[in-house]
Amino acid sequence: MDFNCLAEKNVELFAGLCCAEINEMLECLGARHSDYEKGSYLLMEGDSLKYVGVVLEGQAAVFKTDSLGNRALLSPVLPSELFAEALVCAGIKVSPVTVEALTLVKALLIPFDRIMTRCPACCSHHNLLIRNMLRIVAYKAIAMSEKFDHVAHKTTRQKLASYLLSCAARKGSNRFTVDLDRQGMADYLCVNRSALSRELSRISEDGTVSYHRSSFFIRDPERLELILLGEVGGE
Amino acid sequence: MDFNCLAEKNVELFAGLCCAEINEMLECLGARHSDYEKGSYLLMEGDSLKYVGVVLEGQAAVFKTDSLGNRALLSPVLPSELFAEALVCAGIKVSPVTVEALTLVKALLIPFDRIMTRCPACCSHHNLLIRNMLRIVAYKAIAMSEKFDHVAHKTTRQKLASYLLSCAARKGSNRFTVDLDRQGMADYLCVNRSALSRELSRISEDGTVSYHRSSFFIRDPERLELILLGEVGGE
DNA sequence: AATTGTATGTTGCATTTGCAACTTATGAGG
DNA sequence: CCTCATAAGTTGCAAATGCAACATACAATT
Repeated sequence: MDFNCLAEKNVELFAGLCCAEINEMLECLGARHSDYEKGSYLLMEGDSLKYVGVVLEGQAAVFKTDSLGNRALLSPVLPSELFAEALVCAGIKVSPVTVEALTLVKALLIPFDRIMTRCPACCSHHNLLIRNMLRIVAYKAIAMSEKFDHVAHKTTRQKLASYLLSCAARKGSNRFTVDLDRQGMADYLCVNRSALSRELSRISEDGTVSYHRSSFFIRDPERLELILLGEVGGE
Repeated sequence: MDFNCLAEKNVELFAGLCCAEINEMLECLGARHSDYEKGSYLLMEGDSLKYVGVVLEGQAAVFKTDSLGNRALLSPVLPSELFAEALVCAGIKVSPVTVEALTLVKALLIPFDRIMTRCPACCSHHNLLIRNMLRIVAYKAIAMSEKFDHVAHKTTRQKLASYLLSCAARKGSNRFTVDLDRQGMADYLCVNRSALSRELSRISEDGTVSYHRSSFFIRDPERLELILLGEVGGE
């Protein structure tokens, strides 16, 4: 079988494996490539969950449909990212979500039971695959809980403080840039964009933080901590 | 080694294994039991992460300390639950959290690398352990994303609608009870308790939902869907 | 440099929220 | 039945928010 290794090489699920090893393993796993036209479905609500999916090329998106037929976008799936992996790993049998191809998508479908059941014969690297899978799922859980930490605060002001402090902590410096634009930051924090801008202005006016576009500088970290705790309002 | 199997038996990490198998495996994994006095630490911020912890008896809690020394409770850890497992599985080497014993705690510490590296000699059930671990971590991720779905909505009204609809969906009926009290529900949705009561009153007045304490009945699911989407305000 | 499109900042306003204080309901013990 | 403690509902109010409309800043292209 001839797998396009350029695409597979960046997939974190295969981290630590070289092309030859990936190809060997994919064959052993019974993975199959599949192409999807724009607008077609990689997975539909109600489908039985048997595969972990990997988007190799193109872009897809995860949707949930409510009982009135409205679709809510849950998350995009970019090249080299997995989909349905948390559901499958959690042992959920029937998909509660739909995954739609937003462009032409080349995907890889890997039978989950083949991932979890070891093949003593061929795959010396099977351990690594399982470990990678566990790391990916665990990492997603941690990223979500971090995001949750921010959004759980009651006021926009506190959410913003929480977010900026975590950015600074990640960077290890009070001077940092963020990779989201204002609208993206507002979406991430689940608040209104203009309300976010308003709060940014306020903490800038009182000298707590300087910023310009996506560049930030926390002048007074302690005050920002107090804001996070809700002990300082917008005077 | 003499493990108290009454405690271990309820641990989901060991689901599918009988006492003898659990004991055999724990020995093989080099797991060790440890007791902690009330107020002592099962894990401290900055500790290197090498073990997956299981609380067998007693109660612990996960805290995060900010730079001003304030501690924020992240989550409780009840008997038979794991702690630090997502961090370890994600490959994080240094703990960002502290786990404190709220009572006398009996815990089990399992070296993570022994879980992930197979021991061909003794443990025929090692596969199951890894699969259980993956399922636990994946399930936590899904539970968190569900909670996030509710909290991500902008108004208390929408958060409430989202929560009630998901309860009904889980139960498969528009009549259900919730296992949280009002304060618990407010905490879960990250809103103020009285504001939550206020919204409950409103959707009760207009006939969308009937409730008494923890018993709910969704009279008009379609209207509740509209509220969820923000298309119906509180008239 | 002018143009154009987009991102960001600003502001007024109606609504919602958190909060505090209070009332009412419920259930457990005496 | 009464008392008490706790949970839940109610309400007034100041503050925060979403929203819409608009102003300004920035970047890319010509």
